[in-house]
Amino acid sequence: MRDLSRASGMSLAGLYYYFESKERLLFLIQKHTFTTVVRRLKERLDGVSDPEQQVRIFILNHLEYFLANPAAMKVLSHEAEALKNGFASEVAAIKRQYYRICVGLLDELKGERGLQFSTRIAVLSLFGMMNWIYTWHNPRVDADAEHIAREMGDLFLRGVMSGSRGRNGR
Amino acid sequence: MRDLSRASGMSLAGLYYYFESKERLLFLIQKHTFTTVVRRLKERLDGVSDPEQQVRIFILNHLEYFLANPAAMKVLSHEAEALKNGFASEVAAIKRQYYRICVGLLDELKGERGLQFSTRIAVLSLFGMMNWIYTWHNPRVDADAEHIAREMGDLFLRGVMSGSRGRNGR
DNA sequence: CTATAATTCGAACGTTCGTTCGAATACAGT
DNA sequence: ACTGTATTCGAACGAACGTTCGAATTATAG
Repeated sequence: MRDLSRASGMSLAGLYYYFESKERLLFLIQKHTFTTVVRRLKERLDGVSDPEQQVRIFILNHLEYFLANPAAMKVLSHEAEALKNGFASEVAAIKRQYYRICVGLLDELKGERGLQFSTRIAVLSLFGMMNWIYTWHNPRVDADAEHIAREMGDLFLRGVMSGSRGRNGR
Repeated sequence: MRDLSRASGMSLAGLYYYFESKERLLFLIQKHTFTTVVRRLKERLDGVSDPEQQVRIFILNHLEYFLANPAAMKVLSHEAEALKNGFASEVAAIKRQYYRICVGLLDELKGERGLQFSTRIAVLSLFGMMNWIYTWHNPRVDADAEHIAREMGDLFLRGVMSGSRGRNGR
């Protein structure tokens, strides 16, 4: 809170006039971020019907926001479990909605092309690839969101699709 | 430190008799973990020459350790940047070595099969898939390390290999 | 049994943290 | 100008944290 006070130019007590507690401020950051990401995703998905294209949009939307707001992303990744019951469940609901959208897209893809793979592990692997980026991306060295999204999209989609008969029946 | 004192049964001051500071203790945890993972990996890689098999071993080795020591993994992921210069660089060296091993395996695979993809992004995506697991894996619901390693290995290797002419030349 | 070293701990120190309080200041409508 | 409301802040409080100190206890060796 003292860091935020210094960075914003408002006194410490002033911050508490607007945000009743540190936890509530963290909650608002998390809520705002996830809500924004989901809203933008829905806008971009509207009108696109090809599941592969939809997954590519999902990845691009996610990475664009992550790379444009690296500080917020560090907060979200680090303080993911820092909220108490009331706040935690509201944020968890938005996250679950986001997760479900991705599951939906992959299940569509699976159905359309007769693929076989564990949707849960595929989705969570994809989230891992995308979220881990906050630990290594350096804007002075690495490509922009669009480029990385294409590369991760290639990697993930080929991984999930190739062969049209996955090896996961075991 | 007070949590560790309570959990270990030794007094707070007693802890400081063995570990001169909290930072040094964190350093020792990080160093021990990464050293152990690298040592086991090298043992398992010894004698295997097929690059695809080697990558599968890399993934299995990583996930087995991660899922067997979830608490240590949470520490490593959360406090990755918490060490000051002296300690940080020694840990960074081990991590770099580990990263380089993975780069080496993928470059071998790439050479052997004439593939085209960005090794850096592939490796970091793989690390993302594997490391993110600490946020979602539930031993009562999810499969064991071997199963998940096979599934992630399928996903990643097909993603990297399929077609033998990647689309990344652009 | 004694003397030296190793181990353990209760109690405290100084700092940082989240938060609150009361007073000061800016602003609004009358 | 006056009154009430909204905003801002310096100063402090209590709790938690990393760390240290000196004394007490236990182990080791001659």
